[in-house]
Amino acid sequence: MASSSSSTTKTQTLDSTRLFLTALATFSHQPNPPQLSFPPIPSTFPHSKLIPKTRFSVDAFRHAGDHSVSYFLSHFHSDHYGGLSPNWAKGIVFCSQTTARLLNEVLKVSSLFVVALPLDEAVVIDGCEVVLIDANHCPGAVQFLFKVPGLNGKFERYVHTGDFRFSGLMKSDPFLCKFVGSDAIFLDTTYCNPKFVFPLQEESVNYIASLIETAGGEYKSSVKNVLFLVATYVIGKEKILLEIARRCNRKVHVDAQKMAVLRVLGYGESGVFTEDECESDVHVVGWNVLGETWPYFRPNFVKMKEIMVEKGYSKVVGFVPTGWTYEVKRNKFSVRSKDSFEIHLVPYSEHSNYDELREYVRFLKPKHVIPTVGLDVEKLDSKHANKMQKHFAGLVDEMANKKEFLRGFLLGSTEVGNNVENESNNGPIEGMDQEKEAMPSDKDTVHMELSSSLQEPDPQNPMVLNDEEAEKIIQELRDCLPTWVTQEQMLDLIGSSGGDIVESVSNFYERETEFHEQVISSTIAVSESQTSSLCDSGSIPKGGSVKSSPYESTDVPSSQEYISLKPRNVIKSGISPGKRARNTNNKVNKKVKLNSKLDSRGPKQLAITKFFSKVLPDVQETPEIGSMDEQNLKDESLLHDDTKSYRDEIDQFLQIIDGTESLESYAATILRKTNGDINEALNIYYCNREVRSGKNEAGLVVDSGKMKPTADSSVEVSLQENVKTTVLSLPPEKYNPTEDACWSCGQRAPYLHLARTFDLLEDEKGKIKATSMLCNMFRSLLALSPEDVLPSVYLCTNKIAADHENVELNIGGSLVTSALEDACGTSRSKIREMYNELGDLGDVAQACRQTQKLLAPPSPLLIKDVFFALQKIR
DNA sequence: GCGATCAGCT
DNA sequence: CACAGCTGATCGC
Repeated sequence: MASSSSSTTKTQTLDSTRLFLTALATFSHQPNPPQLSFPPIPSTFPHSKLIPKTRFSVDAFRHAGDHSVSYFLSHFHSDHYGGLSPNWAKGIVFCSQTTARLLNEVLKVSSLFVVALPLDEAVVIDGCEVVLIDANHCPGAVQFLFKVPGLNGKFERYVHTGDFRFSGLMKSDPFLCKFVGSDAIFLDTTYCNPKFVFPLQEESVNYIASLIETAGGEYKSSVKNVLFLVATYVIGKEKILLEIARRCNRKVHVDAQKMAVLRVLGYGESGVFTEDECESDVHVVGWNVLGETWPYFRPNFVKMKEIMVEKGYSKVVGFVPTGWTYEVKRNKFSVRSKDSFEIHLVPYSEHSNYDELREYVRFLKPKHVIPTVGLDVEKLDSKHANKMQKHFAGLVDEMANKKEFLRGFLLGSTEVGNNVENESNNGPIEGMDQEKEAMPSDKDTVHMELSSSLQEPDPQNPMVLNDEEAEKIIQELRDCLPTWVTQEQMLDLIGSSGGDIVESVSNFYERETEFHEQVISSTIAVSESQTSSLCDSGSIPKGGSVKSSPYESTDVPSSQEYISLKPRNVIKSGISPGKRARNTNNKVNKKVKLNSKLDSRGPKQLAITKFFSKVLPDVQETPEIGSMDEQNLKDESLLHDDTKSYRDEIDQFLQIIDGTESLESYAATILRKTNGDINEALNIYYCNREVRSGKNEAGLVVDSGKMKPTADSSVEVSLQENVKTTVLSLPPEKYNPTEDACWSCGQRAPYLHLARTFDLLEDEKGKIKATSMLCNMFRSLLALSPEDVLPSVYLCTNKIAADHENVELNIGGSLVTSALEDACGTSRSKIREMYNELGDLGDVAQACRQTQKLLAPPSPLLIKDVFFALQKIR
C-alpha cells in the first residue's frame, strides 16, 4: 500500500493501513501482525455504504471485516455508528472532530483507532482525496467528498451525504461545487417522499420560542407556573434548545447525562444549559417521555402529570420536535391537550425533505443517485434503489449515463445501467471488484463483442446484411432500446448508421435527448412566466400571501405556505391567497396518494395524464376510497353490529386523529377494511382525507358521499359505465386492435387512447404486462391511424415525471389550458375565471361539463393536436 | 461464555 | 411506512 503523495504539497497525507497497524500494535501490545493483503470485499457488502474502487466504507461498522481498515463515520447516531464499541479494533475510523470526541468520550472507542479530520480541508487517505463538509444534521455530522483516482489521470468523484438536511448555503460551498457532475451521490433519502411535509427549521423553532415567550413570560424561579418540556434524544435538535435560550432569555435544564454530551459538544460553558432544575422552567426530557412517537403519536398525559406534580408546577406544555407531522393544519402545528397539559407536535427535521433532496440533486447533477436510507437498501437494493432513483430522473446527468450505457453496450454488458460498482479494474487498489460473482469469461466477452460490433460491419457495404445478421442486430437493438421502439424504427436506425449497432443506439438517444431537452426548456419558460415561485422550498411566494394568510398567535408562516410551494398550484398567478390555500388543501394530498411521482418534475409542469384522469372517469385512481364510500353508504345500518369488535380501535382511532363522533362511521369503515389494524387505517386516513374532505375549508373529514353533489357523481357513474377503460390490458391475443379501439378506422386517433394506456400503465408493475398494453395501444394506432404512430411515440417517450418515464406526458400549463378549451368547448378567459373560482383545473373541467349538460364524454383531443401543440411550445 | 443481533419498549 | 436509542432475550461462534 504505497501512499501516493498528492501533487499538492500542503495536504495532509494519511495511510490507513499504517495508522491501523500502529494503533493495533499499541492496542494489543503485540508486534505488527503481518497484514499484507486484504481479502476481497464480500459480495454482501451493501453498496450504499461502499465507495467504489476503494476500500472506504461509510457508516458500515456492522459490516466491518478484514477486507478494509478504512472506515468513515458521518455522525454520532447509533444507527450509523452501530457496530462500533469500546473494543473496536478493526480499522481506522475517520470522522469529524466533534464525532471523534463523542466516540471517545461517550462510546469509549479507543482514540487509537479514531482519526479526526478537519472540516473544509482536503486530506489524502490511501491515495484518495477526502473533504469533510458540514451536513446540517446533528452536531459533528458531515458529508464526505471523495476523489478517487480513476483511468488516465482522471478522478472519480463521490459525495456521501451521511444524514443531512439540505441548505441553500451548500450550493456555494467551494468544495461541494467541485463535485457537480459527480459519478455518484450517496443520498440520505429518509424523507424521499412528498408525503413528508415539514417546514424550515426556523419556522418550527420560532413556533416553540413564541409559545414559550407568550405562555411563560420571563422566567422567575420564585413563581412556578408553567413548565415547558422539550423532548430530544442524545445528539440532535440542539438548535431548538439554543434558540429557546436565546429568544426566551432563560437557561435550559438538562440531566447530567445530557449535560455530559453537551459538554463534549462544547456547550458546557455556554451558560445555556443547567443541571439545576430550579434555574429554568424549560426542561429537556427523553424522546418518549411525552408519548410514543411511532408509528403515530400517542400522548402520555399520565407521565406529564407525574412530572408536573414532582416538579411542583400547575401546568405543563410539552414540545415534541418530530421529524414530520401528518397533520399540518391551517395555521398551527398539531396540539394534543388534556386538563392542564398540552403537547405540541412540531415538525422539526434534520433530514432533507423531498424538495430539498431534489434541489440538491439538481444542483449536483450526479451521474447516479444511491439511496442510503430506506427499506432494504442493504439487501434488495435494486428494487428499492430504483424506486428512489426515479425521484431524481431528469436531475441526474442523463447524458453521462447514456454514454455509460453505450459504453456498457460496447463492452457487452447489458446491465450497466445504474450499476455504479466497480466495473473495471483500474482503481488505485488492486483486487477490488470481486463483488460481482466472478464471471470467468467476462473479459473474453468484452473483447469478442468489441470486435464483433465494431469491426465486423463493412463500411463500404453497410446495407448488405443477410437475414440472419439483420435479425441478430435487431434483437440486440431490442435489448438496448426502450420496448416501445418498433421494428421499423429499428431498421431505420440501422440503416442510417450503416448497420452499426452502437451508432444506432447512440443516434437514438441523442435524438431523444435533444427532443426531451427542447421540450423541457420551453416548458420551463412557459411555466415560469406563470408561476410566482419555483423550486425554492425556502422562499415565500410573492404577492404577500404570508401577510394575508389567516395567521394568529405567532409569526410562523402558515403550514399552507410550505405546502403551497409544492407543484400543482402553478398555473395561476393572479390567484388570491385564499383560493390558493384552499386549492392546496384539497389537492396536495390527493396527488401524494395517487402518485407521489407527480411532484418529481418539480413545480413546473402538469401531467396531462392526470388532467385527463380527472376529466375522464377514473376507475383506478382511488379504488379503496371509492369502494369504501359505497360501502359506507350501503352498510350504514350494519355499522353497529359489524363494528362492535372494533369498538376500542375506533375510539383509539378517533382519539389519534383528533376526531369527533361524526367520523365514527368512516373510522369504522376503514377499520373494517383493515381488519382492525389501526396503523393501516391511519395510513389510509391520512393519505386520503384531503381527497375525502373535498372543499371543506377546515380540513375536517366529512363523508364524501354527503359532500359530493349528486349530479357530479351521477355523471361519473354514467361515464364509468359506458367507457371500457381496461380493454388495453387484455392479453395481446385477446385484444382486437380495430374493434377494441375507441375510435374507428380512418379517423384520427384520440388522445384518450394514450391517456387510458398511461393510466393503466401507471398502476401496472409487471413489465411484461405493461409492454403488452403499450403494444396493444400501438397495434390500434397502426391499424386505424398509422399517421398517428409517430406522434404517439414521441408523446410516449417524452420523459415527464420520475416514475413516469416514458409513461406520462408532461407539459406546461398553457397547453393544458388549451386542451381544456378544446375538450370543454369554452374560452380561455372563461377557464381562467372559473379556475380562480374553483381552484383546480379538474374542477373546472367538471364544471364545464356540467354547464354543457354533459352526457357524453368531452370531445377527445386528438393525438396530433397534442403533438403539434407540444411542438408549438418548443 | 461472549459478542452481535433483534424485539420490545421508552 | 422507518426521527433514536436502551434493554434484555435470543442467536450463534
